[in-house]
Amino acid sequence: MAHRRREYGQYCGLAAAMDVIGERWTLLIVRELLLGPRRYNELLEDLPGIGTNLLADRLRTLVELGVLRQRPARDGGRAMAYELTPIGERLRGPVLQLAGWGMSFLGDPQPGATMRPRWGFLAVQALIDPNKVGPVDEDYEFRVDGEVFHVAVRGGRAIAESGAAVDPAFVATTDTATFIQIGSHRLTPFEAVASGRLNLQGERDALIRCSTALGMMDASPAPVSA
Amino acid sequence: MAHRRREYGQYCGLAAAMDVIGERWTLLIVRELLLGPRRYNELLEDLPGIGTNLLADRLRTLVELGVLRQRPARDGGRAMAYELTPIGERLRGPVLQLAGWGMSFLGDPQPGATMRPRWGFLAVQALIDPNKVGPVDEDYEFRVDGEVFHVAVRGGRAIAESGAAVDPAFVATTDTATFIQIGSHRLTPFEAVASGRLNLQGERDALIRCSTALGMMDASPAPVSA
DNA sequence: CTGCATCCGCCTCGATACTG
DNA sequence: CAGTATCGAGGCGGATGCAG
Repeated sequence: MAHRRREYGQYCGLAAAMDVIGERWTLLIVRELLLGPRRYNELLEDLPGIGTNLLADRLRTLVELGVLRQRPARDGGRAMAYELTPIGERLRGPVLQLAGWGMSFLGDPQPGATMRPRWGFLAVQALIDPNKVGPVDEDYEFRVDGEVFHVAVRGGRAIAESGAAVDPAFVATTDTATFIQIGSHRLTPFEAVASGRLNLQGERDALIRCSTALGMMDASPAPVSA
Repeated sequence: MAHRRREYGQYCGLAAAMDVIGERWTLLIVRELLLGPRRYNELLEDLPGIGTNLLADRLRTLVELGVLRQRPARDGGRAMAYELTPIGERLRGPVLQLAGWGMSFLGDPQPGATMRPRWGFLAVQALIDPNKVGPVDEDYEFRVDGEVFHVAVRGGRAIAESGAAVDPAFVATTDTATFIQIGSHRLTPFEAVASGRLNLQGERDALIRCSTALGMMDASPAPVSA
């Protein structure tokens, strides 16, 4: 059964947004769909602890509100996948900004915590500072625990895409934990290389340009103490 | 009593953010504090329906996590006010983006809905598109249901501030509902003026520059049907 | 097997009453 | 004014059932 959503009753953009995506798990569902269409059971796998009824309820509500829609899954068959509508896609900016903010609160990985390479991909998108992207045309490839994605810089704009780059200026290979720790400024790329957790192959200058675009060359803001 | 917060247990920036500001009412508290320090009872007044125990609990948690802090209230006395820490202040971007997204979902004001001029102020901040701010130096003043604030454009950057402008290029006077409806593209400034709900006084060119900066000159994206 | 719906115990929420 | 204590209602999480 669909439940009646609790609403704030305020004539305000933020309150309206929270009425739509403010419930528990909702924004994490959007996060997964920002990486492409996803089937019900895949989402269930991506979000340990959600409970099948809640996922079904959230998906139904988001479809009703026009944030998501269903379409035939790519792998053929009669299976359906959920994907973002244009309205849902417009959540990319807010979600990435929130992710960037939240990375300050990431401590060391806890034993029980789930970790996925997918989230490293999102972390890269969140870290890209459009104002710091240089006027070059080149690609940077990342291999995180077996998943591959890249950042393509074209005409001063950087876009993160899944899959390998065609002719990457460098290739960075690492694991999810190290990757996210670098993104959250808890670890410098230098330290990660020194400890053998990060492998870099390619042009040195491109590495510096990429680090700058990702905000890794600033004086590191002290991580938040929990 | 402080309650034990439910957490997602995912090593991901967004999940970490939601662990901090994902509970009900939390982001609306941040919204109020984005407009300056605020006392306990003021927040209670700003957020009808929150319940005093929840507010106390949220404030305590946010202070513990370093998002808020307490300081002596401006009006003297031994009263305390809550304000954002630098970490909390970094939520401005994400919150404004979410507010901009949520405005698409605002229908006509419902009878029971609360409306505050403060939120119109936030709507303006959310609407400013840095890429569309012209290379001029001028101020635009807004008077919404008695509250006054202005947008200051300096060197291609626009900043929204409370209070009157020194020498505004134009002054817009309206009510909260009209203001937010314009911001959510449910009403054009032209229609609002024609129906007498919006009064504009000042330079015509500045008006166009301001409308452009606030994204009012685009083809209006159709409002979302609920 | 996928894609949910149902049931149940617990915890969060919201409202009211109370205190320094 | 600034919270704390209490309690009913309901959202949440986990287990299980079930149809296509």
